[in-house]
Amino acid sequence: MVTLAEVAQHAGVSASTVSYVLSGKRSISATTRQRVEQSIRLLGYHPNAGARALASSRSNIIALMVPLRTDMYVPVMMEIAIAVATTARTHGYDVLLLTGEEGPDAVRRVTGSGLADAMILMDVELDDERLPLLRGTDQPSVLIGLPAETTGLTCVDLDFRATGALCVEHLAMLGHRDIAVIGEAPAVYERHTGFAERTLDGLRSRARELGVRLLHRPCEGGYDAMAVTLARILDERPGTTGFVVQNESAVEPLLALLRQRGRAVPEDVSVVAVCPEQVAVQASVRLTSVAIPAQEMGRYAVEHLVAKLDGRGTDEVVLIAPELTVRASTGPAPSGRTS
Amino acid sequence: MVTLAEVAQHAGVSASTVSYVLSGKRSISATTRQRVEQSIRLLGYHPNAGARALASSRSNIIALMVPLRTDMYVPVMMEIAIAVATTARTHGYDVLLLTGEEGPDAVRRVTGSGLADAMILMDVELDDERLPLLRGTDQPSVLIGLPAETTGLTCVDLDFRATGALCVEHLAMLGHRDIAVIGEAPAVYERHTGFAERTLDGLRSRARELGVRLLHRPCEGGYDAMAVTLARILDERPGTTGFVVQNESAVEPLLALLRQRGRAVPEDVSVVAVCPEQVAVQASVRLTSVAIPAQEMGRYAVEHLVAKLDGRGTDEVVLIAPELTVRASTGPAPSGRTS
DNA sequence: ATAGTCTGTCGAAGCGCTTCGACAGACTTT
DNA sequence: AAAGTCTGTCGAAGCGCTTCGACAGACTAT
Repeated sequence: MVTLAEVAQHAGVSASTVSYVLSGKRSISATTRQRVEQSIRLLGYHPNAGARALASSRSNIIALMVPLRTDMYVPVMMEIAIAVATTARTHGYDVLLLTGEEGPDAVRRVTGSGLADAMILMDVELDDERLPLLRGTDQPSVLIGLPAETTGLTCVDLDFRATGALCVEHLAMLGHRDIAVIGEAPAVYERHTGFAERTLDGLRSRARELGVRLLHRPCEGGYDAMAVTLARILDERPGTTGFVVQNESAVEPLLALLRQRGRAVPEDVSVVAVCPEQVAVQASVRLTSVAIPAQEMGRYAVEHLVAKLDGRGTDEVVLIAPELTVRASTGPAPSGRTS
Repeated sequence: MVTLAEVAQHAGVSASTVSYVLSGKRSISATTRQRVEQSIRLLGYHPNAGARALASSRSNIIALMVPLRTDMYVPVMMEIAIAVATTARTHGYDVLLLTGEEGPDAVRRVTGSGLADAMILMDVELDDERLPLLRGTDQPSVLIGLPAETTGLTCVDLDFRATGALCVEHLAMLGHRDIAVIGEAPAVYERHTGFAERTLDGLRSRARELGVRLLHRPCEGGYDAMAVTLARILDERPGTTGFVVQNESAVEPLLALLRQRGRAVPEDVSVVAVCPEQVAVQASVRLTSVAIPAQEMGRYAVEHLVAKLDGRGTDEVVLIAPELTVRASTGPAPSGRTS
């Protein structure tokens, strides 16, 4: 392993000079800099991460806590994770992957050990156990998702309330009067994951304002669960012509089931999904959807953290405005026959 | 930040004693150990990661390189990543998330800086640029996937050749004589990703042995691409009654399209998928499938690395035997009408 | 010319831990 | 009773880097 000292000797300067060349924290003459840089290249020098972390109390690592569950939103999680990793690298940071398994202890461990300089938390619950710890440390953090109480925290998320409103609006505008919402799995609501409840809020209040009827049913993903849920919905509200689907693993099953029942999309029934773009365009009917801006959230989270670590930036809550893209799964409500 | 020295002082022992209590590398009397452990708890001490890494030249971090592309096998990748992170924690390791973006440089950086003690590489190509670097370092590594040349490397993977053979066998046994293979996206083959080619090998050679006809067509995921691919296949081989699907994002579209053409699964047509269990059971028809043992691979990779880091363990290639689970998507070939 | 200001470089201290050799004391063995 | 062996603990060195204060030399303003 090549060390700083060896580079210094090779370049005929002192160790501190090499360090300053590397960090740019003091001015160095052009000739010296070049000599040092050449030595670094020649010797194939890489600064030792541990030593650097010890001396500077900066690890240049951002911790990313992903949910342990692989049952929901997998593509979104993955996309966020990759956006985080990629963005972090462009700022000279690496990413430590933590699973939710350790829970609050992970936060303690990371902040206590100086393993990471900052944290990004995904899958935040409304009243998350980790929040008091975050507030109690001076380590910067960003939540992807919105807890109940955000004071002293930085959060990014899609504005799910507006998303819900937007979906209802779109369907209402097309004349749909009876709308069913295929929600996330019951467990997601029990856990009080913010986004699910906020979407529902948005859906409900806009539905009330616009005078459309709304039926919300949680649904596990998969074909069988969707079949049961759909049967119940059509039983209870036979006149349903609009669907809002939040659980992406229910999308394709729903389309298949509707087809099976002879209900054409979008002629008889309209479907709006809240899902990543890719899912929307790859579905068997190109879906009118509100995209979940996974990449954008990941990138924002990292950039905010970097700013904070550089002494810039403040706590704030950023809600990304939803955008509804009209594709082939929504159309005017069939005239007359709505209940 | 609480330091070792403070713990030592609090417990009335020397710093080295505390260190030995922590590492267990020398025997410590029960009473001293207890006193130290109590002080650690009381003060909320966490060893500083950087200092530890510097002094011991061990970071207790395992690097995981995931593919940058989010276009293929997302659930599998995610499942592996989570299995890796979880398993690593049980052995006292953390996981650093690297994307393929940096390519070989990432390997250089990690080994050079001592950021991680070992690496796990996913999405290995047959002739991967990173392999020479891995061979040239003494840092342990495990590949998830199989390159062309494995000497000096440790690899885990599903035995895709056997998987291909198994799928053909199952269909042949049921009387299917004309089998179509829905492969991965063309780009995957162009990249020479090992698993795709090996599966194909297994399919072809077993098909030859059993005297069944095989038609292989690469296919991008999604409904539209699948529609085109299916049309071509049925055009060329109208008597096709068996399908093997490797691209999981083609599964649901295929089922929808077959239904649409009035071909019932499994009465008229049988479908075998190579995909994670979850996808198989959640599909609109419960799929006969060979599961991709994502968790098992992730766990194995970590455990092998830990063994190597502990001075045990050797280089070897482990191919996990495929298991075909019969579900509702395969049945006897329709009698008489096969071409 | 003198004092004052930059610029570029160096030396040394120290970050918090691990680990090696030393060694005191208790306990065997002859 | 002397020599040898363990066991448990300590002190000190050192891991490779950052950073602070010092300072020589060049330059500017008076």
